[in-house]
Amino acid sequence: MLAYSRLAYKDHDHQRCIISALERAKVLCEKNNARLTPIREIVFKSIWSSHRPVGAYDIVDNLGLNISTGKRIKAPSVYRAIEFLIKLRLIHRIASLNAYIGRSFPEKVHNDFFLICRICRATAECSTDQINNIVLHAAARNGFIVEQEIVEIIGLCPECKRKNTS
Amino acid sequence: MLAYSRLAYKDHDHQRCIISALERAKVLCEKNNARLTPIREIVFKSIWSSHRPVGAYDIVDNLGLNISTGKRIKAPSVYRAIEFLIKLRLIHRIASLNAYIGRSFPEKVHNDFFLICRICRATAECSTDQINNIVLHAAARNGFIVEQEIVEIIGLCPECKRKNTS
DNA sequence: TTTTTTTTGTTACAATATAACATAATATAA
DNA sequence: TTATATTATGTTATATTGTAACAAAAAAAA
Repeated sequence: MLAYSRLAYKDHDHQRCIISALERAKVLCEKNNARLTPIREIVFKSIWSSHRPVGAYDIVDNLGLNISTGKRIKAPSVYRAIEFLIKLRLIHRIASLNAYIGRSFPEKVHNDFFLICRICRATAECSTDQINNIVLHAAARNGFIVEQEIVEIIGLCPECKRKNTS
Repeated sequence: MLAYSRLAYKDHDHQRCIISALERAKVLCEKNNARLTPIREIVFKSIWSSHRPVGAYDIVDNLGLNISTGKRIKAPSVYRAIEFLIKLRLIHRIASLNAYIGRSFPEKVHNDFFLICRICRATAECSTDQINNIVLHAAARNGFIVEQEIVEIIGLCPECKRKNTS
């Protein structure tokens, strides 16, 4: 079975994506006794501002000033928030881009992969256990214990394909 | 069908790995009218010095001095050699580690994945088109054109597993 | 040879990420 | 509630990875 976050490549009301992601985040934090502090929340929203992976320093730049202190939020604070969100599986690090993207299926465990457009960077998340099965099979043959799967597919999204062939 | 570079986790005569990798590299360069210059060759050998991914600056440090000029080979030269070797598919970049590893199946096209030990970094290359098929299927449904597949599996190799359970 | 192309040298710097320590805020125990 | 412990954030400095830009050298092609 394959699930998709299809919206990535389509026009849609992205506010709804953000709102529902934030809702899921709050529930998940509650469940894990984790605190979604103001900084963590704005970092999360900043990452969810599009369906494209966002760099840590883009977040630093976008974040502006801390609401309470009025001072600029610096890299370590952003990286800490990112670490927190990754641990809760709310966001995902795209290793090939050194960037971060919101996860659509935070409940599921290491069965997702990403279709990343080389040109516009629009990224769709896919969730399947088929890849997991193959990997586990190969790993077993090697006596290898799988802990984490990084699957990033680079290519052309429908929109950029259209533009580049017309 | 699944192929493995099984040696990664086993004791073996690694000199033979290096020699045969270099042999393949020379053949492939010849075939592509590409020049395996002295720098490119030592970078290649440096990467093949183990079955672990090697960082670019590790290479810089290991390389020492240029044979002809007697001066230190610097980062840009190493990165250029890396770029050359990747283009020829002789080595592979492990995105999650910012490191590079020799490829065992340079002829095959984007159907390989890596089992990387979290502790000792020993890395086995696996070659299969099964993952490719799943990815292509998911991509097709999304109207996405696949160009490159990054599949990195992190976990525990047999040796480190043994050490950590005894 | 002369010209063109490819490769390497060199300097400087951009981009990404973290260490280390201080302070503040929150939760827990007394 | 107050004291203590834990967690989160601020701040400075720096480590790590990767590239831009231009000069020089080497190799290939004309």
